[in-house]
Amino acid sequence: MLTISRKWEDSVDNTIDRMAGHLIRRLHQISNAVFQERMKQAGFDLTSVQFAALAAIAQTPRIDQASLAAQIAYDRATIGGVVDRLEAKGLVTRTARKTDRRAREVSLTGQGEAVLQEVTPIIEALQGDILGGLSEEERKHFLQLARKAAIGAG
Amino acid sequence: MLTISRKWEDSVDNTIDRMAGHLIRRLHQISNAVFQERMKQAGFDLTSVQFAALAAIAQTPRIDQASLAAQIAYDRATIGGVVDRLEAKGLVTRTARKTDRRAREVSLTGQGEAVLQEVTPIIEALQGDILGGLSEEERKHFLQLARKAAIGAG
DNA sequence: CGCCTTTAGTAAGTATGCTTACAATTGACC
DNA sequence: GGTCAATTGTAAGCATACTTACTAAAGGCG
Repeated sequence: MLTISRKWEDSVDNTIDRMAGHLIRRLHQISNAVFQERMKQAGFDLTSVQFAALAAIAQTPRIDQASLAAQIAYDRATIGGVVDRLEAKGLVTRTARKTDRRAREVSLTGQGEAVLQEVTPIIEALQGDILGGLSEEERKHFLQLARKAAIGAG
Repeated sequence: MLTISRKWEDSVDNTIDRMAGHLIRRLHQISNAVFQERMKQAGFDLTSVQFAALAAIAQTPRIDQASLAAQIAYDRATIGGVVDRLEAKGLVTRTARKTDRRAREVSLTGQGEAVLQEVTPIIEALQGDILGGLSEEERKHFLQLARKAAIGAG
């Protein structure tokens, strides 16, 4: 088990911790760790990427993989693997689109919908823990800045 | 080539973009994309992780892999692979520690030091581009909050 | 209808990142 | 000195994430 420390004493180094990229990487690491821990606790076998995919598919039923990739900002190759695993778990199905045989439409199965329903409140609840070191006010501000930096919407 | 859009029109979805984890993942993605692009431009074959490792080794010469992993917040298995590749590129060497034959000390080679010297200013310069959507003031604030959230130092 | 460009999905390759498990050592304690 | 717990690195396995290259199919155009 990788335990992630947040104590500044562990990073006397000020060269690396000044780097935006390094800080962001650690936030990503913490984010995933929190997600995995909560999912495991709740008895689900689902990664954060798989959840994002499920949510996107629920929002746009029969979405093709390329659009799905664009929606959650992945490349086509990665999404292919993610959908593979979701399909193997019985959470989604793939069907060739009739009007375009290149495209494969992805849809939630009943089980997929059920899992998404059960898991969503857990994810909502864990959002705060990802930024555990911040106050409510700081969290809001951070998210605002992050949103602006990531997708250009302030 | 994965092109990452920052236009809010591309993310009409407000379910996913509200999620801290998702925003952080996209920032991480942007960060790595900027890093890779700049490195390639400058003719270096170095990932952000490899740079972090080089910098940490430079700061603590003859560091063992477990300490190196702790320093930059990775697990031992991952660092093993990173050091493998740095060694294959001739940037670092590994020697068994005399006082503890389990530990393997990692040191920069001359080439490793040279590369680190050349690359460091490039990385310093690209820090701002990672948060390209933010003003100078916002960047500072973001980094402050990120540092507090990630390592507990405000 | 043929030609050409574009697009969707996959395959192969590389690099993170994590977990669990294991061999080799080390150190602490009796 | 011997036993046992802890530690170092690695191996194996899984899941991202990206690139380039390929096949199949669609669409525009003469």
